[in-house]
Amino acid sequence: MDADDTRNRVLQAAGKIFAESGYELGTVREICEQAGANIAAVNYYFGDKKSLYLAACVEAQCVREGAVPMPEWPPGTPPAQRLRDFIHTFLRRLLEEERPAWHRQLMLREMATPTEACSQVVEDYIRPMALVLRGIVEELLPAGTSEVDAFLIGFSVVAQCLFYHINQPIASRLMGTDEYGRLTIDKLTEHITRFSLAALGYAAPLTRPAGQAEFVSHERAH
Amino acid sequence: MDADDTRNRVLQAAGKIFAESGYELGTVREICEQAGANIAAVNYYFGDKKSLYLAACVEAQCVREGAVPMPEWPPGTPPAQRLRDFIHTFLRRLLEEERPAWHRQLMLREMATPTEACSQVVEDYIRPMALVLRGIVEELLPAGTSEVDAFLIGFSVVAQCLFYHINQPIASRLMGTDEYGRLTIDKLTEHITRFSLAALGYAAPLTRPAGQAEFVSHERAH
DNA sequence: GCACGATTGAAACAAACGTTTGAATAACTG
DNA sequence: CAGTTATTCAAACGTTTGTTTCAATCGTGC
Repeated sequence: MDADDTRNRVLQAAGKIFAESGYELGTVREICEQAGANIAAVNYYFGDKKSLYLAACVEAQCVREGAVPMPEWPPGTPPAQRLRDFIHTFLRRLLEEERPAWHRQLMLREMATPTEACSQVVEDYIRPMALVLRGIVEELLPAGTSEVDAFLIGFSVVAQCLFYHINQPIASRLMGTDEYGRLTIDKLTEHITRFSLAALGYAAPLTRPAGQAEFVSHERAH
Repeated sequence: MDADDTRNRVLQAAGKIFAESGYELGTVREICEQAGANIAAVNYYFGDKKSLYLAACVEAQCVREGAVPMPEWPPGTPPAQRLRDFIHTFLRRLLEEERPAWHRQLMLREMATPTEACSQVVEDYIRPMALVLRGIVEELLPAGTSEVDAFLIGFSVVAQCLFYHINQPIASRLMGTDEYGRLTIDKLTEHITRFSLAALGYAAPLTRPAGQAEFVSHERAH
């Protein structure tokens, strides 16, 4: 029996069960049963339940980041385009179905109700993206924009993406399950990008036909 | 000993503890100890723990709605102004400190990680606001706007408000605790209103000085 | 004051949980 | 092959939890 195999089986089962049921309701016995391992394996390989949970969160973060990497833009890429790509990437990380599904679901749980154990993991997940977005926003804004306003604008963009991740049950209910289920990542990307760029003056407002010049030529007061 | 008093003491203690610790970690023993009641009181007054939780959620919803009522607008109030008031009210419900604090915190928990027991309570909390917002958005949009787009626009507005409710720990960390702590509900109202109205063409984009005509005269294609 | 229903309290129950223990088994190395 | 280390297992431990039980006490109405 391969040691890495047992450890990994427990970790995968743990991720799945913690993602479905959360930390408290997910039990060590259930995890080990599903992993085909003895209950003492948790103590042997991870030390205790809490450390197993942390290991699962770290695994989820690594896999998710690796599966949907942040794009690399050639120099001179307009910030509006980079914003679109950022939103698309972020939405893919948040919403894209993957097999197995637990990585995304576990990160969702951790973001919705943070545990002390994984606050650093979540921050490691979020901060690189926050830095990318910050760079984009700074290029979109005129010089002299306050730091607070820049943050608020970034939050407004991120909030729209997170909404479909965190509030999916409520949104689905308000909109109707069928209609909501037809929303695609591309559709949401287009909407959020346009809403945000319009707010910043880089796209026509949503009350104007989208066929009009979508990217408004915009001179920056440098 | 007044029966309503014991029942109410248990309910208040439960709300507080469920808000702080969640359903699983909040124990019947701790609740009864804090309420100065015997453990059998839960079965006697509420039936079981789950029903006690439901009663606490219902209480939180009623109190919260009562404390921050949705405004009533005189006929002819411009939709942009109504949107501002809506956002302000919503933010107050989400963010405004109140004593005791558990009503808001419990609704936050329920919205972040919905339980089966309270999905109807949350919907009862959200749906009236969704209807108000929908009315406002429909007046802001040109005739012929698809229902899906109207929903997405409403979600974009709501998402920005919810962000400061649900993602407060992360946002605080990215922005710095001091800076974040200085954000007021009025400041957020101004930002979210302007971002949203600019996206819809009713305000100058955020890249233009706010001093310019803040409410853009807007003719609707009716 | 009495009867009845409401309320409260202490003790107990049964189940579940994370963790530990120590022996058995398997794997590895010289 | 023997010794050592690694891994696995079943049983047990101690604690906690929601719930139940039933008697005692309290409150109310006639």
